[in-house]
Amino acid sequence: MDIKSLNSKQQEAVLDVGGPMLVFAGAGSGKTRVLTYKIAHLIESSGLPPEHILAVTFTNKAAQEMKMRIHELVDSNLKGITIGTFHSIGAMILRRQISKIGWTSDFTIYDQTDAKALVKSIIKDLNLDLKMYDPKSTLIKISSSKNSMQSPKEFLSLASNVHEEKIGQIYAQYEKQLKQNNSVDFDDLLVKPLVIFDKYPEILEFYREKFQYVLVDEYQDTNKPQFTFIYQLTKIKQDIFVVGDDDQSIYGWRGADITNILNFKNSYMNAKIVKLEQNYRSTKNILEAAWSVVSKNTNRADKKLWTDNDFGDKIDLIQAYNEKDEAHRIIEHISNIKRKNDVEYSKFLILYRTNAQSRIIEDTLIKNGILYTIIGGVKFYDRKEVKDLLAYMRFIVNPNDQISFDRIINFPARGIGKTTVNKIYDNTDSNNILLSLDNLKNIKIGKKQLLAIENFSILIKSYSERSKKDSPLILIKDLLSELKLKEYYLNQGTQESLDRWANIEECISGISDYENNTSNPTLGGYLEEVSLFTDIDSWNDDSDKVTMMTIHSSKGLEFDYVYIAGLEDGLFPIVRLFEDEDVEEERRLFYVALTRAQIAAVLSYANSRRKFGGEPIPTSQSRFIREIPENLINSSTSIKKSLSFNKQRLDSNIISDCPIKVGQIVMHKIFGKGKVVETEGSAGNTKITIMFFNNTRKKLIYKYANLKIME
DNA sequence: GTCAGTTATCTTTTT
DNA sequence: GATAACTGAC
Repeated sequence: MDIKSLNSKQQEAVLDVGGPMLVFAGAGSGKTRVLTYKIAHLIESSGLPPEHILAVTFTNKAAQEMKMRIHELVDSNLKGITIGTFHSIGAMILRRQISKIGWTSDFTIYDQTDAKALVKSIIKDLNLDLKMYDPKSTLIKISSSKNSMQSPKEFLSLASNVHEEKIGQIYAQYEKQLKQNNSVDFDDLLVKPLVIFDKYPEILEFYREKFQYVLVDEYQDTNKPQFTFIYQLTKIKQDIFVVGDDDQSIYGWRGADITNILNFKNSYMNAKIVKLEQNYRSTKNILEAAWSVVSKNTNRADKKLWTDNDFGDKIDLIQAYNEKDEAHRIIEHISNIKRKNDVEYSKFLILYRTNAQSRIIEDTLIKNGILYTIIGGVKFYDRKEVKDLLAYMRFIVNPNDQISFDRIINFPARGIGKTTVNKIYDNTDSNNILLSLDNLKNIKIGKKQLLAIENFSILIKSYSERSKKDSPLILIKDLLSELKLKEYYLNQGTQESLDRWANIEECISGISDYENNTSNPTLGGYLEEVSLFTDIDSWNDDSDKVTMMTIHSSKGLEFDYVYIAGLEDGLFPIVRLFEDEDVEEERRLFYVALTRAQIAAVLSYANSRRKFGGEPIPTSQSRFIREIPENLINSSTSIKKSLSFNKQRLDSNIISDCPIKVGQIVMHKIFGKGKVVETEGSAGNTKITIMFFNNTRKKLIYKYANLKIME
């Protein structure tokens, strides 16, 4: 291990062993190197056995990479070292310990879709209106309550109106049913280990003994349960090493608490703090632009990145007529650079704030014959056909899992509809649904249905028996042919059904991969891996493709050329009801986006954009663009070209008079009714500020807005 | 109970 | 412009 390749600050972070340390590691400052060298140093020089080390990363991919890199540094066997995400480590602990609190180790991990389905069925059971209590926002409330470690009881005691009270009841029922289903959600993976630690001090003691040195990456994005988990493990010996950058804290909406890093010393009073401020990634111009924006935030630790790298090119700004034009111009820009500098497509990254923006860019790439990969968006394991297949596996492993049972009892169709399923539920008092299927003789169910249920029960039982000895791959292949799913999809003959079958096949090859890489493969093991898996974990940058993803997914990555699309107020930064509230986090997000770039960054925005495929809505350039000093931005030909293009389009659409006056009530196709509070300018270009009755305030341009005067 | 065709709603961001 | 939810004919 060659420690001299590190700069003095990095060396300090690596060599100073024992006691709490916080490393502020700015973008591109060699954070990953410090972490891997630190772990290597702990093993090699301090003689700490790998099995006593716990390292927490943000993605599974980062965990794998870290393991590989440490391997390159040390000779000793790394077997026994624990590196993973908070969620995977939580799952690992629960598999061993959850029987203490009433689940079995075969528990199922529910993703958002499953959790939403459960919430929805509870809302229906409680006879509540699905419009007033929509499953999605209810789940968000439950989740944030869980993440602040609040029980349903505590939630209920704080409820100040009927609506909140009902949500509390839904929450209570949700927890109860999760247990009945022998299932946990993502939040439980963090919270349940803490519950166990609390109830069984000897278990906490066991893990304190096991994880003697704890290292955490991306510490700025830890939430309350994650902090508590780490604190519980380390508060006695205080051997904790955390790395992060408050300027890159972008998960506040998920409960991440930036004060965990800003006030690290409150919890670990003797903490040493090291700041890594030299950036090795980006040009001076990119860094300066990123700094000029993020330094507008008030809630941040004092520090500034610097670099020995060149100034580099100025930042290009693309102004487009609409989202289609934007996609076109971005791709044109990519082609120009590729031609000029003779670089591969894999050097390019296109970033956006929302997944919905990817489609139009995707279409344009296809039209131009450019290969691309998209990270995120509609997840592979969230597709209906894949979820259906997984539901079979889950139910085979965990016959309490009602959500999976609901998915598969009538897929493929076997004549068991809603009515029959409800009769089954009404008739049973067992949580084991498979067992309850054996006791249906006394209730009124049609002969045909009864036979179908019997066959279903036999099917599941036989696979559940086989799963104890057969390999998952053989099991699933047999199951698929028994269900005749290939015929089911291929006989439909549509492109969609062909795609669906292709996805099933991809799933099969995934199972095969899993078997080849696991020493003792089981169905349950496969399901666990899959439930904690994300797109980025399987991504590799070897192929010559343009990469696209949201800014959130891009954290920790670097590319030569980075495009940030959709820089419009309302889209990036996205603003909620009344502005400013979360602009600081949006600004950090913009900072993350810019600092991904090594050689050049390109910003783009459109003058109008369609939302949900509707009418184009006029947009205005993001405040973030204005926060960058002009001398760092290239105001080159692309703007002029774009303006003339605009003009052509607009000339054919001249409106000489604007009849809208302040105080009028107007109707907008998307936003509904609202009151005009201000007008600026004249004729077709009049900007009209409207306070809509749904509490959004919008500034619209008359000739685009298509407003109807109501009174 | 099933299936095809229609309609409502949706968009932050993810482990 | 995609997907879940609903409707009506068989």
